[in-house]
Amino acid sequence: MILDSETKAVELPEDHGDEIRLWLRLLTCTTLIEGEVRSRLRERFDVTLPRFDLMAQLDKVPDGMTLSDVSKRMMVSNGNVTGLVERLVESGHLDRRTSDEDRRVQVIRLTKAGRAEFRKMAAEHELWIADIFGDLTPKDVRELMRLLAKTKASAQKYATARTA
Amino acid sequence: MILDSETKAVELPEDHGDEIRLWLRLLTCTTLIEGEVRSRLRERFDVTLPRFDLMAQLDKVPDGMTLSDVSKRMMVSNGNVTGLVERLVESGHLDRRTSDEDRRVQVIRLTKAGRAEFRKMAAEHELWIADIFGDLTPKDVRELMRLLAKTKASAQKYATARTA
DNA sequence: CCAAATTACTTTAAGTATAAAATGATTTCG
DNA sequence: CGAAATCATTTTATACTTAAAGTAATTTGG
Repeated sequence: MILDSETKAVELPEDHGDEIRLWLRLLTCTTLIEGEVRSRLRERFDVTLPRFDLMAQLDKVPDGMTLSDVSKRMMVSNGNVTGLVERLVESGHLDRRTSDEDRRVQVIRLTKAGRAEFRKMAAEHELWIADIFGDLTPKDVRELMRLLAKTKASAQKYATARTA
Repeated sequence: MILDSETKAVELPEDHGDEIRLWLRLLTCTTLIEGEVRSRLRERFDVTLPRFDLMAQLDKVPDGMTLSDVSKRMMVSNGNVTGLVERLVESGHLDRRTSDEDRRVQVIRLTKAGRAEFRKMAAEHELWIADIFGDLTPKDVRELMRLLAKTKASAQKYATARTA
């Protein structure tokens, strides 16, 4: 405890340089990898990363998802999903229909062609990622997974502490 | 080595699930934190993250930087910086002038008001980040720094292997 | 020196992204 | 039951972002 000249408790401004540097490094890594994946997807398949990401979400489920589900999973705004889906329906990758039970809900899923296209892209994508992380040992990967899980939990706690 | 029915060497598709999961977790962490910082900046200072980031670059140097420097450091396209700078000059945060030695070059720097404004934001920003990473021990932070440095190096090697 | 290459930046077109307001459908609860 | 609240999505306005093409200034190599 530190006391100032008037003998009242004061907060010393703590140094958070390490956390800032950690955040910047985390951001740098993500930006770097994202940019790499982005240009590869464009070069090889003429597809954008957001479209690939959206298709990846849908590939995980056979019977489609609602727009809200996609929005939550991708952590992007609702309006964003609306536009993305529009273009992917237009290009024949997605199929969209209004739910029978609840007419507010739009269910989207990959078309046959869309799924085939995505699988092809995903297979290559997997190799790129493996190469990008190529210098990490299996132990490094495990450690990173653990520490990022802890980071995610910490950040989520912080985020919900505000909302709630 | 694995041989197929015609006794030719074939590549078994290796499993890169761990790397994919690592990448997705990295992305999730970044998106989560970025979103948090973004909404705080908007709420508290009515400023966008890209503007804050650009000002952060400029705060580090007293005599300004060229647009190209900013573009490289922020890892965004040239055209992107052009637009951002336009708006920040317009709002009085930035000062811009053509270099005397090389008339292609635009040097930008924070105005007095811009720097003061940024310092205020940066001080709070530092606290948010510290809180967001609050559950990590100092050892966790060190380990993450180390592993992310390794990740960054690995990704950079991969990226330049293509460009070169 | 001067044409060709490079560099710094801007512009364009298309797409991605957010926040906030609006719309329409479904639930809830008094 | 029916008004109010909630929910899913769309729309709007604005801003950010990229890739690629364009412009203008500087460097380079023959």
